[in-house]
Amino acid sequence: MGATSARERDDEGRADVRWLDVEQQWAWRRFLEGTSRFFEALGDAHDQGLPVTLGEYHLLVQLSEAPGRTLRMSALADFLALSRSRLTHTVDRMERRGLVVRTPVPGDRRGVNCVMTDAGYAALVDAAPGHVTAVRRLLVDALTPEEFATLGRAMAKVADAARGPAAP
Amino acid sequence: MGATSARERDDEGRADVRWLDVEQQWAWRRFLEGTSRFFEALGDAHDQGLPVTLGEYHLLVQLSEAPGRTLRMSALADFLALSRSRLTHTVDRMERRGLVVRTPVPGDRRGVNCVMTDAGYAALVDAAPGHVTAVRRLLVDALTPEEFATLGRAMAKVADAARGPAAP
DNA sequence: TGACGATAGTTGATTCATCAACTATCTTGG
DNA sequence: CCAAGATAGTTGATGAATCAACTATCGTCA
Repeated sequence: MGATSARERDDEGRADVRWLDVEQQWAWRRFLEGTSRFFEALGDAHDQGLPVTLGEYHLLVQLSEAPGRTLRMSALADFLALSRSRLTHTVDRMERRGLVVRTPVPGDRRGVNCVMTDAGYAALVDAAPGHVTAVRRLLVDALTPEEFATLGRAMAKVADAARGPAAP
Repeated sequence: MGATSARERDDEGRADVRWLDVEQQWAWRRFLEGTSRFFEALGDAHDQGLPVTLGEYHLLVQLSEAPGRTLRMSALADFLALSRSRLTHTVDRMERRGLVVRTPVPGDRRGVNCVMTDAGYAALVDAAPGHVTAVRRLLVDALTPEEFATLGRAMAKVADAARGPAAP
């Protein structure tokens, strides 16, 4: 039977659901399995000798590209698609390890800037080669250039769909 | 500068890393952002009135398709790309709520079967329409049929790459 | 047969994520 | 000016994921 499969009817109400056909279901499951295994493998690659988790790494990347290696908490949360609370906790941990520091935002006394330290930058430089190598092996080089480009375009659309719930 | 970007050199060793070019990097970041936002949004849709999490839902789907609505723990872990430990904990929680039960495996006294109860099946039937609708809105209908099909094929390759670390 | 290594699954400690509640500042309409 | 509401960020409790260590059974090869 199965859920997401055509014909899940029994007798329940909801006759109006458009179930997935066999091919759609195949693609959907590959998507699920692929993302799951990919992130697991990428995380493993990071644990291999790197002292930053995958999430911390992405945070450092964002900071490294910002002017002054500095970004407001809210901007950071936005770029990383993280909840504010989660970012607070993550930055707590990284601050304890000296990878970032918090400073007040000049104009706005509610705001907090997150600034990458030299130690943070060093950690990023340290982790980058292994990271890129893993991303290549697991994703980029596993696909044809066309497939990878389509993947990028498709996921951009998906991000939009997830961001804006409804816009008539 | 950034990590995963071309030219991350400073002076470090590791001259041999093949960095991503601008387009590759764009695609890679869209992939990251898209998956992150997609799973967050899908999880939210599940919290809207459904008493099973996304992970539990997928577990029930697998069971619903197995003969006797029964699967060994190890097979289930495999299908769902879950660690054994995580599966144990998840099944613990679901068993407490009566969605599944554990039974011994006939031939092998090490083994444990996970069996879906009627309540588990009812929960699945209950959650399915909302689930499929969300998957459609956030993924399937957000893409062209070609894009979605390519996404499926691509992620199948990615899953393979992540499963087999190296096979000459 | 019986010792050894592999396989199956669990446990509990630690780490991490999530959620609701909270403080503080900022903005805007009256 | 100032009250109401929006924004920014934190906190702490709860629940879930991870990791290493552990028990038990199985398979096999000497």
